[in-house]
Amino acid sequence: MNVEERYHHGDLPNALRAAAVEVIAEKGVGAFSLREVARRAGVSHAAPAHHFGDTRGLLTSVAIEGFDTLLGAMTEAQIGLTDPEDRLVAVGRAYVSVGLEHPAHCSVMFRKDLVDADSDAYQQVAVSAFMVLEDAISELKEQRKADFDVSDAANLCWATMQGLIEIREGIAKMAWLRHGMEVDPTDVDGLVGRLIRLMLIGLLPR
Amino acid sequence: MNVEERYHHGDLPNALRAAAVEVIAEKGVGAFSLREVARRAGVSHAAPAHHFGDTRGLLTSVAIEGFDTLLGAMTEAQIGLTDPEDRLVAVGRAYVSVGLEHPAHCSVMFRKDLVDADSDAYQQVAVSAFMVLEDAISELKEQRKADFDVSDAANLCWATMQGLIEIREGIAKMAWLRHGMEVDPTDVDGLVGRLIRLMLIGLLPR
DNA sequence: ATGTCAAGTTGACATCGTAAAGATTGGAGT
DNA sequence: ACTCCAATCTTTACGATGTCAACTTGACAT
Repeated sequence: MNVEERYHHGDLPNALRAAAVEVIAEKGVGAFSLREVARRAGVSHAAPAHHFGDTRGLLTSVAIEGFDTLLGAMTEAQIGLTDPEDRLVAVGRAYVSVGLEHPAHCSVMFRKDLVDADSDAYQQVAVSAFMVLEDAISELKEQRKADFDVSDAANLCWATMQGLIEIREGIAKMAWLRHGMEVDPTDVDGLVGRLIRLMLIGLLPR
Repeated sequence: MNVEERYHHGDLPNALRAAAVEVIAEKGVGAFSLREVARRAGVSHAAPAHHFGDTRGLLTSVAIEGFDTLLGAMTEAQIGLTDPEDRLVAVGRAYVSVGLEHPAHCSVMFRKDLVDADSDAYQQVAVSAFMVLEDAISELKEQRKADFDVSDAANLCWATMQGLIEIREGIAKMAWLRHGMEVDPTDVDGLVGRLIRLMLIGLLPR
């Protein structure tokens, strides 16, 4: 019997989550609809509610998946790197890369109006991801004997990366509007690397 | 004759925009609905379409209003300040302050899925606001004879501030989850000031 | 076989955006 | 003063959406 004909789907939650990501990636989170998702998964319009409760439940699940891959990418990016500065840059690049490779997830992760950010699962994975960044910064601080507040610095980096993801197209367009020059929207590594090092070194000369 | 009974409202566009901001502020942009806005303005559910075309039109109008007050606040914040560093910090504070005092506007300004970011009016005011920041940074660079790319630095600052606004509650909550300490969510000046100076000075010791 | 429970379906309802057509008004031209 | 027009707002209507309640199907333990 074909999967699409079975009454019991087998792994509907994952199928629904995947369909949701697909829809968001194609039409944006604004055009997202539970019924559309159900249609793509080949189930009835009310099936999603059984597994996720409501729209918010499904989107929360997507957000958690996003934090999970973010956590994985940031952790993995540090492998083999010993210099704390390199590690921090790698973490930053990983963050933004995830944001750009998984825009659907990313467009939902911080949307407290769409997601249940108070749920334990959400908080747990979000904090885990944040701690990776904080650890990288903490190591940098110790090795360089710098004196800044680790929390502040982590917040600074996190906010910067998140903002970068959010206004990236805006940045490219602004550059074009102001200076008539094209910015390669795929050259994220270049931009992010420069910005992170700029943040490390500071804007003021010594 | 009472305003609410008149067939011709007199200034419906502004009334609708105000109602829209009210709704978003109360229930979030997710729960926003044209009909609700019309209800609050005391007009029929189809009235908004006449002035704004559709949902996107009304929200674009809100976003433009947001950029406008942002532009004003950033410009005004610099008055009387001569030291470029102070000016930059002031601009940054102004940005985040606007974001926190007008969360409704801010939650819409960069939402390209909800807003017509290609419209001339939008681009014009957005670029104007960005240039205020860029100018402040440019002056700082010249005075201090620093060497960094002004565009990069402006992007860095813009992204940071935007990210800060977006994940602010997240930051407070994370601090609480990780270290069990409360962060005063109203102490934005403190946080932003610290972060901007941190960005100026850099994370690495000299 | 039987009971039980999770997984999906079906049908219904209120709400939404928006398109089309009708009603109301103010004002410009004569 | 009168007409007529264009802008403003209302009414009506349609398809789509989220969610609820009642129902059916299937699997599994006893």
